[in-house]
Amino acid sequence: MKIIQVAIPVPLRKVFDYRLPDKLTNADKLSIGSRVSVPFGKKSVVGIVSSLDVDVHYDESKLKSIEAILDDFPALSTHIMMLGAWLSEYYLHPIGETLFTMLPASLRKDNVLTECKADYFQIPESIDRKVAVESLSSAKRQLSLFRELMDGMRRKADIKNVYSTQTVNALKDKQFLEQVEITEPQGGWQNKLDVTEKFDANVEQAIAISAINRSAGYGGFLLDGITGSGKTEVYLQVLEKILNTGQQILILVPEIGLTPQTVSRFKTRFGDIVASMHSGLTDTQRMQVWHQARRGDVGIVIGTRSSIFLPFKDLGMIIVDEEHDDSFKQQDGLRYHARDLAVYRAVKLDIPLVMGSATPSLESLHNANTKKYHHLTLTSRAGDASLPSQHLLNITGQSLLCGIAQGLLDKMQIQLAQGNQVLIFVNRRGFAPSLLCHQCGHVETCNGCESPFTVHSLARNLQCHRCGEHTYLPQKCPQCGNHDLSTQGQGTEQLEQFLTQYFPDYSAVRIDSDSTRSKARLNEILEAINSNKHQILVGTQILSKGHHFPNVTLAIVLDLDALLFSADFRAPEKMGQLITQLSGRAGRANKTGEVWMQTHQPQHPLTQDLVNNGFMDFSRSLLEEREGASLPPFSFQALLRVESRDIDKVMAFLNYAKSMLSQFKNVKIIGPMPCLIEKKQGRMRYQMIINCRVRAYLISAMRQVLVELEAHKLSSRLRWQVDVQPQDFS
DNA sequence: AGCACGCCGACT
DNA sequence: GTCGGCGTGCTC
Repeated sequence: MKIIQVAIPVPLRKVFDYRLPDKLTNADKLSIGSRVSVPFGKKSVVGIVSSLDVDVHYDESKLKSIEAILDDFPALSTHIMMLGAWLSEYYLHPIGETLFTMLPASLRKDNVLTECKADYFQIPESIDRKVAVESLSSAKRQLSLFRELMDGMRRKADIKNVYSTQTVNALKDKQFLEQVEITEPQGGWQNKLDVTEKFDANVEQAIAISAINRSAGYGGFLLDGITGSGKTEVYLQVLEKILNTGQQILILVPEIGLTPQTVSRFKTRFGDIVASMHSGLTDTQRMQVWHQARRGDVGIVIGTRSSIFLPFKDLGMIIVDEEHDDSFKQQDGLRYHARDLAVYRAVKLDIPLVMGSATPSLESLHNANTKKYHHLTLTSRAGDASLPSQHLLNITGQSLLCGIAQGLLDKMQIQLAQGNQVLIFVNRRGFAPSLLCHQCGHVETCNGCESPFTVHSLARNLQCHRCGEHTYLPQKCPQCGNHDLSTQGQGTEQLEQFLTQYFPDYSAVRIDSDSTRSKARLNEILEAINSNKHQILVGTQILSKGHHFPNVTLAIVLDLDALLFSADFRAPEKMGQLITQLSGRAGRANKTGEVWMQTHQPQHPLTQDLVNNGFMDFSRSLLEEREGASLPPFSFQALLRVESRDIDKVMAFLNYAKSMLSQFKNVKIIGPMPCLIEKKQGRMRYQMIINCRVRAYLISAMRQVLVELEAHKLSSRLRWQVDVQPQDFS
C-alpha cells in the first residue's frame, strides 16, 4: 500500500502517514510541497506533503485520509523543500514547524492559494474593428482606448488610471469592450526595467565589480568596505548585469536598515521593479510580495531576515548587506541565521552571493581567509572625507558626573556652542556587568580561562560564563583594596535627565529600544535630529546602525569597558564593530569629528589595536584568540537553555542532558550555568554550551540526545530550547 | 503545541 | 453531590 507523508506544525520530530482517497478531484495537483488539509487528533489542520508513494508494511487500515489538496500548485517548491529539510537538520528543529516558518503567515491557515486573477478589458471577437474605429471617429477618448485594446487586452486597473469611467462605460454600452477575468500572465518586470546613468566606479570598486561579474555560477564574495566607500554602488552595478539577463535579485538587509530611502535608491536606478519586505507589512502585503517573487513580477526584493524564504521564479544573485548584523539571526522558534541560508541557497542555485560590511563578522573573515569567499576590499571614501579621529580617555580614579568625565562635558560645551551635535553612546543597563575597580581599573577575571567574571546580584556571586567557574563576590578590590567596585552602567533615562539640566540651552533626545518601539517613531526622531531640533543624542546600539548623523562632531562612548569585559565571547568583536560603525556615522567632509571612549584600561591590547591599526588588524588578532581558545569560527556550538520557576527541575534536566552528552567524547560541555539574565518573569533560566570542532559530529550527538531529552518526564514540564550556533547568550 | 482523559479539593 | 486543578499521554 502506498501512502503519503505529511509534515504538521507541531513540535514533533516526525512526519505523519495518511491515505490518499480516490475521490479527490484534484489528485493530479498533489506533489511534494503541496498544502493539504488533514485530520489530526480531534481537529483538522494544514500540513505539507513531505513524501509521496511511500511503501508501508504495517496495517494501514487504521490510517486517516487526506481531506483536501488545498492549492493548484505546491506552496513550497522543490528547492524550498530541500532547504527546509536541511534547515530542520542543521538547527535541530522539528520538520513541521520548520516548513511552516518558511511559509508566509497567510498560508499557514487553510485559505486557498490560487493563481493571481485580475479583470482585463478586451474587444469582443465578433466586433469588426475597422467598422468600430470609423464609428468612433467623433469620440476621441473612446477611440484612443479602443486603439489601445486593438494591441491586446489591458488590465482593468491600468485602464482606470488613464481613462474615465465614462469613456469605459461608453465603449461597453456599444459592446466594443468586454470585461474578462483571467489568470495574470507571469513575469514581465523585465519590461519595466529602466536603467539610468550609473556613476563612475573608482579603481577598487571597478576591481570588485569585475570580480563579481566574472563569477559564473556560485561564488561567495565578502565586500569589505569602510563606511562611505561606496558598497551600494558596487551592488548596483553587479545587479545591473544580473537584471539584464532577466534574473531576479534578493537583497537582505538588517531590520533597521530598510528605509524608504533604501528602496527608492534601487527604484531610481532600475525603475519600478522593486518590492520590499519588512516587519511593518500586513500578512496580505507579505503574501503579495511572495506572489510577486514567485511569479517573477518583480526583479528585486529588498527584505529583512525572513525574505530568504521567498520562492523566486529565477533568482540570479543574493546580496547580504551589513552581513555582520545580528538581526539576521532569528531569536525564537527556528533559530536560523539568514546569512547561512543565503549561502545554502546560493550554492544550490549556483549563483553569486555578495556579503557586504564595513565590519565583517569573524565568521565571514575566516571564510575569506580560508578561500571559501573571495575577499574584496574598498578602502577609500568618496570625496576624500576623512573618518573621525578616535581617542581613549582614562577615567581610572576620576570623578564623573553621571558617568561622564568633566573634560568631555567641556568638549561637549564647545561643540554645542558651535552649533554642532553631540552623540553619547550608552550600553544597555545592567547587561552582564563585570566587576571593575574604578580606583585602579582592575577587572576581576576567572582563574581558569581569564575571561571577565559576571556579577550575579541574585546569587550574590561572580560567575564565569565561558567555563562555568564561580566564586564569592569580593567586598573590596583584590588589587588596591578600594571599596568602590562599580558594576552598573548609566541608564539612558537618567543620563538624558542629567544632560537636560547640565546643558539647559540645548535639547537632549533619547534613542533606544523603548523610545523607538515603532518604526514611525524612530523616523520621527531621526528627522528631528537632522533638522537640528535636538543637539544631544543619547542612545544605545541603534545609533551605530544605518543612520548617518552629519552634524555630529563629537561622539562619546561612556563605558567602553562594559563592551570589552563582558561574558559573551563575542563582546570584543561587537565592541570593535560598534566603535567602527559609530565612527562611520558621525561627521562629514568639511567637519571632521572626534570619537572619545571612556575606559579604565586605556592600554588594553585589543582597544589599542583597534584605535591604532583599524578594524582589519583588530579582527585578525581576535581570530587568533578564537583559534587559541577553540571558539567559533574554529569550533561549532549548540546551546541548551532551560527555564522554569522550579530551579531543582531545571538543574535535574540539565544534569541529565549533561550525562547524556558526556557519552560523546569529542564534545566539550560548558555548564550548566545561569543565563546572563538569570531570572525572567519569575522563571529561573540556566543553560549549557556544547562545543565541538566538527559540526557534523556535534549535530549528530545533539540529535541523539534530543530524543532522550524529549522522552524524559521533565521535558514537558519545563520550557527548554536548543540554539545551534547561538549569537546571543542572554 | 493542543487536547482529552483522569483522579483529588472547595463550592453552588 | 459537582466544577476545576494540572499531571500524563497521544496525535498518522
